[in-house]
Amino acid sequence: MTALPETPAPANPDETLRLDRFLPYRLAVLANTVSKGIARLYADRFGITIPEWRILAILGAFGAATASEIQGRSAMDKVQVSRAIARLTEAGMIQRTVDAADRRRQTIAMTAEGDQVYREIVPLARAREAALLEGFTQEEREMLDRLLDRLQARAAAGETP
Amino acid sequence: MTALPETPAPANPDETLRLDRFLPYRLAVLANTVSKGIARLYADRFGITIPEWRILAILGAFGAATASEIQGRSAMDKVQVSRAIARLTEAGMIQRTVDAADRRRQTIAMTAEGDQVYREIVPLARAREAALLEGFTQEEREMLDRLLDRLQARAAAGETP
DNA sequence: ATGAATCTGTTACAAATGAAACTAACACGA
DNA sequence: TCGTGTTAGTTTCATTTGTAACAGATTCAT
Repeated sequence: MTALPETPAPANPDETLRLDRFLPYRLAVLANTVSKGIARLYADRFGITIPEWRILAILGAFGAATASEIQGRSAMDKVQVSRAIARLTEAGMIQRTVDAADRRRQTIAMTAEGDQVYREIVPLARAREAALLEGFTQEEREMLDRLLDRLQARAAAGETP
Repeated sequence: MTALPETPAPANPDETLRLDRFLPYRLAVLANTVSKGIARLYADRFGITIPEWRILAILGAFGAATASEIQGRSAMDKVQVSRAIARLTEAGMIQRTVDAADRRRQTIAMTAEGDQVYREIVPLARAREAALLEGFTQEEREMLDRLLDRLQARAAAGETP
């Protein structure tokens, strides 16, 4: 470790910013770490991606839905949803039925195979979540819950203008 | 709103999972919301991306550094760093100097122009962070800090194996 | 020395993503 | 019943990203 040619070396904490303490950065790194782990798990065991999992999760919780309902509940845009639906259909995990009343719409429902996969994933997903929260007291979990909701609300509010 | 042809309708909360309460999902959505807003801000005003901003942030806080040091401090992989460095060099915000002692290495330092941009961005970044945390008490901020650190540690631990 | 192993950083190629254009279906007022 | 406007979902195309291969430089044990 040789001494570097001295650079401006800005030591004034008001003009500087510690990236590793910067909230947006920390959120990005955390979410990325978590997502990568989950993505690998799902890919390895079920051959699905996170957008595909999200669709199964929506269908599993709410039953059949249209693409736009899925979009609304999953924070994905319609292109992502469309592509994920295409892949899941290809994989035989969901089925599309054109809505008779409005033929632009199609109702998406899980097939028996999709339901099977869903039932296998849910416990794994829960286990992941539990592993993340291991060592957190009930109070801490509730606090985290509220803080995240508030952050989300403020982040979303900052975007609307 | 017509009644849908009834689907399995899994009401058993043990077998089901509310995606919108699922921690990994919430973290992903939150980080994404925050990052998008910031990315737009930086792109509009400075024409830089988030990876580029991260490099400026590292250089601003620590002075000159090699690519691998930046990589270590920024949670980016070496390809991301290499590309961001290339763009910043192109834009005249940083300068590379091949290390005389080890000619594989190059020391990266901000130019006056890069420093200028950095000084303009920092207050905006701080303001963003402040906006996110608006309405949070000091105790809540500290709690959030600790909870995020612990989550990050647990998420990272879950990946090493 | 010398050659295998390792390290730094870049490049090449394929896959994922995002924005905008597009198709088809519906709604609704003139 | 036409025509304009809107909506659902898909496709296209350009860009971004990730993985792996790569080139050059260094190290270090023989």
